[in-house]
Amino acid sequence: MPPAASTCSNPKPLHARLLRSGALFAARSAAAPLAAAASLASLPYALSLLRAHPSTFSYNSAIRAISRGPRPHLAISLYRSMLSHNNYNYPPLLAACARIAASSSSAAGAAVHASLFRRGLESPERFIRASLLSFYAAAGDLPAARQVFDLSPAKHRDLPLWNSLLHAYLSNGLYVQVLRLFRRMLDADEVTLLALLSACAHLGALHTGRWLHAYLARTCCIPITKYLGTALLNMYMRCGDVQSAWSVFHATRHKDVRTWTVMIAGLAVNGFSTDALTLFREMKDRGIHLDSITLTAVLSACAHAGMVDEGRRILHRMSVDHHLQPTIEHYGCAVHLLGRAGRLEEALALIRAVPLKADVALWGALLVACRCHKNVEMGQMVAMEILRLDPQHAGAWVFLSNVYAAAGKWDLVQEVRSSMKEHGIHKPPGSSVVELDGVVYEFFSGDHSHPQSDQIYAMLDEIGKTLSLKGHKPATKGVTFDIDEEDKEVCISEHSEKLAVAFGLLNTRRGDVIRIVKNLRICEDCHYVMKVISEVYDRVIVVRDRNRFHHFKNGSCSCLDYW
DNA sequence: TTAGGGTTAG
Repeated sequence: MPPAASTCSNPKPLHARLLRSGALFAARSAAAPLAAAASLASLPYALSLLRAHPSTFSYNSAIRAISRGPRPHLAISLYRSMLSHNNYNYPPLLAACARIAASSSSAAGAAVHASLFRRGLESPERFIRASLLSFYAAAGDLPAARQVFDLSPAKHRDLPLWNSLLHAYLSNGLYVQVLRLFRRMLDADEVTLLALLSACAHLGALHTGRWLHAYLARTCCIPITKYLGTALLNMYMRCGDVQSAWSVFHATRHKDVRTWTVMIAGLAVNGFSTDALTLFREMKDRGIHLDSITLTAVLSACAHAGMVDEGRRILHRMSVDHHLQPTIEHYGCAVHLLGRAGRLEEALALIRAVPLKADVALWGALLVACRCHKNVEMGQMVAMEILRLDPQHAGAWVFLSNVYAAAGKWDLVQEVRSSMKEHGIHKPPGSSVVELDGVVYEFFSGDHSHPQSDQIYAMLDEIGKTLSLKGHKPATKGVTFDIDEEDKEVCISEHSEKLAVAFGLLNTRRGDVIRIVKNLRICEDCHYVMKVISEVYDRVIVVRDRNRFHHFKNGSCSCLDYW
């Protein structure tokens, strides 16, 4: 990894130091960190420096530093400015191409691959393959990435190549495949573990995540660096195990901005917003540098807990207090914060006042708030606005359909439905996942495919009886403003998380926590039912839905019914 | 001198 060039805004003190000590002339490699720092500060300065101290290593450091910065295409220009090239230039060049491909076009990377091919390097040297594979992964072309791997002779499939493949699947959202690939690997290092932990975090696979943590503890050759510490605590947080996340946080020695940010974001999403803000204050008090993402996490903490004043203050003061301009992400959190707290007009005014182009996510946050607070009029306007920007937006279509259905305007409902069909829009089916002894069980709404299905439905009947004794009536009728909840055609009592919790009750012991990961937002009825089950069956139930965690215990939820 | 830990919203 190159030196901390990205944090060095002025390379001149380093330049002066190297000149004074004579190090710049003593070793060719001494110019490399300086070149990296200089290339981020001023390209002409970097060029003059590189011409005075030319070496592959220095050029590569500069190319890599630029590729990680805000203008990665300049890395290509720098590469072109070199008088001669060699094979060692390919990895940083391809890294730059990967960054460019992720945000705009994969043409540059494809041209590099073509040049490799022309030079007879279609089966390029070992250290180029991993970079090539990563480029295709960043470009979203997983088949091409896979081909780089498959065409490599087995003896050349080294650990970096395997790791690149893991990260290719990871960055394309194929988390289960990441864990499967690992079973075929003979070796693992820090980078492997980073990919595996991230996959577990996305899947909510706590059992596997814990196993990996134990594996790390057993394998003394992989020290728990700040990278692994951060990945570990992210995994625990995203699996709803806040206690373990705290232990890892305290045990991680060299925390950086990402470590703190993961902790703050994790606390927020698990319903511990006050702790998140306390940690944020501690971070500031300790003088730890924070960035735009940290503030996004802090604003999300405010949004999850309805801390309107605090959130508004942070948003308005961020340019003064932290020299950071609010981005669309920050405004998104603020709209969510205001809208969810019922301040719909204020949220709308904010969207209109945002100096950036309002995107679908901003309007989407407001749409969710309109649904929540049953503001039909504004909701309709917002849905139309969203559909103008993105005609494929399923949530907006479903919202309109529900509003028209509630008003009995069946001709309009029909119109919406045929428009949806025309645009090829379908809602994903609701599903819930439970992990039991390392095996993942997935349930869909109204699912009868599980071998224990009869017992599961019998259990649901039993739960239903308890609920009716408590006077509960399932919210199957009335106006529905859901945009993400599961189809109403499927009986509400057969929602996937209810099947999952029944399965959990049947197959775990008293005292075991039942952990469910759901792909959509939990609906109101399921939320209520979970609370009752946690009390009647004396169980802790942790549900991760699309937005956040719900820790159900003794009849109440950590979100305090605010979600 | 190949691979790499973090955020919102939907």
